[in-house]
Amino acid sequence: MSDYHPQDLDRKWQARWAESQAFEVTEDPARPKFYCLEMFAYPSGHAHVGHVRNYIIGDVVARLKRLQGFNVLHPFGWDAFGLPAENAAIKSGIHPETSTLDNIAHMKGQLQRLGISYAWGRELATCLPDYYRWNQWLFTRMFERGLAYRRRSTVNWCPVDHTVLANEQVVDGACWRCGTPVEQQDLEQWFFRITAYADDLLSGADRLTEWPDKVLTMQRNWIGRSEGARVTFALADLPGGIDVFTTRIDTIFGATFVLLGPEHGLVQTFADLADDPQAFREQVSRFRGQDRAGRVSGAVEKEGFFTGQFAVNPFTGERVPIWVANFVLGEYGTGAVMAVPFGDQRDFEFARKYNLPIRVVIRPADGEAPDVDRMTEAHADDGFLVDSGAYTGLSSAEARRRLSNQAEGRGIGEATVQFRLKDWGISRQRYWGTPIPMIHCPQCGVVPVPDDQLPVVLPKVAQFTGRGDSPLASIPEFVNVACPRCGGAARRETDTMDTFVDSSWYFYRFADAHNDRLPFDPKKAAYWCPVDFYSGGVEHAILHLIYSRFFARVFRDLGMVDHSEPFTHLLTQGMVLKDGAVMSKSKGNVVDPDTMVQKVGADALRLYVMFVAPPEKEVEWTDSGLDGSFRWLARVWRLAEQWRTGAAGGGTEASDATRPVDQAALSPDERAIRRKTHDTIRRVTQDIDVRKQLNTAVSAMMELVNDLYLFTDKGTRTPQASLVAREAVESLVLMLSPCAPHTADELGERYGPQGGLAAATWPVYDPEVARAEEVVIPVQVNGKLRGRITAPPDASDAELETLALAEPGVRGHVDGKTVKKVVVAKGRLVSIVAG
RNA sequence: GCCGGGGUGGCGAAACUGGCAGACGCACGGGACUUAAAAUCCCGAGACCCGCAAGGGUCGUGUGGGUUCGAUCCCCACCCCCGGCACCA
Repeated sequence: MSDYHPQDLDRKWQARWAESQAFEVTEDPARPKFYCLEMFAYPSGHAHVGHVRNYIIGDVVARLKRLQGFNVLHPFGWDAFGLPAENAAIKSGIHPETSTLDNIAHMKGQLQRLGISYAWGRELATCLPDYYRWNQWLFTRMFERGLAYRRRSTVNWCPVDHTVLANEQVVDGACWRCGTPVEQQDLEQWFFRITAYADDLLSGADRLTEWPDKVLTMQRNWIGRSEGARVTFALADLPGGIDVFTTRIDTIFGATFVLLGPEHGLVQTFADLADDPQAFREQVSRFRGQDRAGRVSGAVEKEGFFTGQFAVNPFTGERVPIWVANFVLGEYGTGAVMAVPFGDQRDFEFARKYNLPIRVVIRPADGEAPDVDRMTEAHADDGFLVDSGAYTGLSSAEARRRLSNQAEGRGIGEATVQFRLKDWGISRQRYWGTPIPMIHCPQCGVVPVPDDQLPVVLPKVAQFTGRGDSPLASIPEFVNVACPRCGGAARRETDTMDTFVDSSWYFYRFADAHNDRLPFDPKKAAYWCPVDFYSGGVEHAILHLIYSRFFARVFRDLGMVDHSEPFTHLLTQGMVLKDGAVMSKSKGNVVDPDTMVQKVGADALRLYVMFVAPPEKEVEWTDSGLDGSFRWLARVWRLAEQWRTGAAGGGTEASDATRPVDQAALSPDERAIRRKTHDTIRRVTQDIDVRKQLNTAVSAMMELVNDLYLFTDKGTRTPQASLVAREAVESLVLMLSPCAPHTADELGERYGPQGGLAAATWPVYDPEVARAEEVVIPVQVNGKLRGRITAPPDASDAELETLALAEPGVRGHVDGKTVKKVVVAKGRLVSIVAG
């Protein structure tokens, strides 16, 4: 019997796994596949415990599935482009490629020291040309299909990072990365037409039954579908009109004014016609500046001013004033709204403030129309139309249908669907990203780089100054190029792609990581994909996870994959806190996994992270909890070693393991241990495989170990006792192996089953053995627990009732009373009502 | 404001379909072993009350109500915490 030295086991087994390439896989149509994936990592330099929690969770699932006989793909890679490396280069002068590759090497070592079972043969890094050339290839395919396009637009600009941000990357009006308030700039940008898939992405969410509701809700809100109508209000005194989007066309008879956002195209025209164009423009630019500040602070006073122009309400024929209002958003809908102060709180407040007319147009289903003068807020509910011409008396829903049809018939509008989701701006004025494979030719316009000239390799740049435009623009050898179409002098695009492009399809690349003809072979993707189990941080609920769903649809429409949803089961793991805060280098509260591994071994760290709480939950790091996990593993070790060496008695030979256990010959204690063993197999399998509750799986194993210690203490020395203990310990070792693989592999090798765990399969639960011989059933009298009875598990209701009424503790509360009712919950409880 | 998730011992948590609340662990206390300590093994432990004791009783899952033989679980109202969205017409 030897002591538990986890560090030695870590070294031994990690070397052996690497040597045997234990986790490399190829397609095998004869076996069911399982694709287990954790979100790949940004190579920041050092992984802390918060990061590795995710990899541990995924590894437990991967290892379980492998033992269950699945052909498991469990790869890892690096989200290696991005701003921090470039910003660091500006400060330190170290090239991003150097620092990134160094960081990758270090973090890979950290993961290997945790014994995560990755197929390292498929490792990828997005900053390498053999990966990002496929970004370029895909960009070209999207360009050909009109899914990638260029337009001038007002974009979110981060003045610190010197780059454009997607709407999703603007948080509270500030850059998601550095927190600087975002500015607006007009630039020519590349966009991906994700809005073409808005409905598909929304309806697909209904079928993601194994995703957390939280994530689906966030995605649905983000897509923000709303049904309504577009209606044109003609200008009263000028040619043309104003298109508005409304979800409440049923209230159009109450539209007493029109509001333009400060970004609206007509605002300039109206300014030119105004009495004081200068003052007009100053107001507008003040509003445009306010918009940003308002988002940061959350509330800006609603204000506006009259443009001097009027429009015509297409249904009432009235002249209605046109105002500019600071709360109307330029980028949503048409950038203009019809104002119905009766039904919209914002319009109501605006009308009261500027004395604009309010007209009552809806009465509630069960009451009278309100009195305008006594209204203190807008009435937003549906009801029945009043004072609405030919539509008076209709329900809101019916009126919406008829009014939309009428508008369409008259050519002044139509029913439409509006999305909050906008096209994805992907141009970045940075160096450390995928070059956009386009060439600007004065003769031919925008021309894609032909496939046979891909990749457009990112040139080495000597200097990072952090100023000006795209760093690539300052490299003449990169910029100046012959047009692929006419051969004339042309310029390369010098922007790079948003790094979220890289992460939107890397999971397909893992299916065929070394393909040099295509991003991946569709046949290989058809075998491995979609990902069966995907885990990562909830912070990617909208960005990464919606873009990936978009790309899956693009690949689907290119005929390269046969599904729409890339991730079948999603688990969003909670963060690990230290001293109540998220771990971060700047706060100085990071827990370094290497330090912990040196102290207690990889398995104790893995086990602690699993046991401390359910995976989705945030947890607070405690050193004492880690020590507890180490102590428990040592306890398991001693238990197994005792039975192996015969110290506990029995002294079974390995060959005894194959001898079947004769259930009838066992003592009650022995039968109890067998029952516990099989019940534990059931619980652990259910908890890891189905419920993904790793903490209760560990609890179940701890219970088994506690029982085995008591059993061992009783000192039974019969051959049957050894067989039963052997079965229990072997099962335990197998169940432990996803969580604590080094310890389990070592025990497996020492103890059996034959050939160690590499040849083993996940233990199977035998319901017959696990079945209790007798059950203890609580008895309630008038809802209070008054006694317990012992009965066979299949006892009839009548038998249970008789036993219950005979139980002394129960009699004390029933005697002298009338038993009015007895409820028997079979095998669970007897409830007596007496009075 | 809207949407989602929560609130259970000193602490992390469990309770799977409405059926013994607090499994498992941390911290703590007691015992065994030891010259001693550590380690290990065993035992104890929701709160309050009665009892010398064995034991018994009452209360208890954020608050108040409801449904039910029975509620941490279902329903209604409310309080608090966390996360997301937030002038989206």
